[in-house]
Amino acid sequence: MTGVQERATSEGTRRPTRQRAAVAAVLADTDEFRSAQELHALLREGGDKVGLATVYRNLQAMAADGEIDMLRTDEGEAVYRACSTGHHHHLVCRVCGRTVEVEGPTVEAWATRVSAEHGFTEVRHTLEIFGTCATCSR
Amino acid sequence: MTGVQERATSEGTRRPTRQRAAVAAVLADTDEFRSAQELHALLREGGDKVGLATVYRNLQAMAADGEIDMLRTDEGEAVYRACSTGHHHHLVCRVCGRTVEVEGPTVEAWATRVSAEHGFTEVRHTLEIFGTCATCSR
DNA sequence: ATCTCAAATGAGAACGATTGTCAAAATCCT
DNA sequence: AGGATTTTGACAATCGTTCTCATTTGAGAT
Ligand SMILES: [Zn+2]
Ligand SMILES: [Zn+2]
Ligand SMILES: [Zn+2]
Ligand SMILES: [Zn+2]
Repeated sequence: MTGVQERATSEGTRRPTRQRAAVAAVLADTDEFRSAQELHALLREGGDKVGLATVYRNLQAMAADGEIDMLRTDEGEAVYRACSTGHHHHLVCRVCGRTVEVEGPTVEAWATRVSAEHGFTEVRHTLEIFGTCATCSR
Repeated sequence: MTGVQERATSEGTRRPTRQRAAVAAVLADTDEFRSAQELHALLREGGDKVGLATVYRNLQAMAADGEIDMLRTDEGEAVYRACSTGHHHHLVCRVCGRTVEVEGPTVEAWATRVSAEHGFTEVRHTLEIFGTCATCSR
């Protein structure tokens, strides 16, 4: 689950603010992964005044709390998205950005087994699939 | 295979240079993933004078040609390593950096199936497992 | 409502990895 | 050797992200 989500650490210690709500709201409105800067721009368009640094801070906090998912593009840029709860992975269309959340006992088991075989503990994994969705490939 | 390796595109069109050889050599000497900057530093220590930009260019070219593997750390930094050929994944110790190459028909099949089920084509995937190796966990 | 204090914010500077520029050097081909 | 083409290197420029710190805000006590 590394990189894609984190365990809910110190959760309740967070203060509700207008900015945080705005970030959560814009995330709830989009179903594609978005970068911090893109989200910041969307907020401005929507009339919400939120500092860029604040957007970064909130996204990171939310991701750390497992409220949203974060993954890195091929270029290394962090992108965020509101996701269903629980451990899962993503099937992302590299053309339009459409994302499907996928889950698989198969891979989870495989990852666990392989790690154990090599004596690794406290393992987390990242697994993302990129391709062309049906719509875009037509 | 996205992010971890790329198809061998235009290969033979590359000119052999001292710098390229030096980069390849230092990579062959290390068995852990290293960033471009680290490799550049290692080259200097070894007495090889190679420009930083050149190190970046060569690493990217080699990765694009599938000669070496590249993956991104949690912080988004690109790290490279000379790897065995063929499609595989990595089990990386987040403490000492020790890396084990793992392979699995299981995940490959799963990824293919899941992609197909959702109508995705031209799929590539990234899968890295991070944990604590036996040595470091003792 | 007022007071207090720690947490959160914002504006902008600072950072660090990566990329771009362009003239000089190396390689290839004849 | 001579000219065309690629590669290199020093350094400027990008760009995403983080840091700084003065100011604002939320939550709890009074
Ligand atoms: Zn698409
Ligand atoms: Zn998983
Ligand atoms: Zn280790
Ligand atoms: Zn694979």
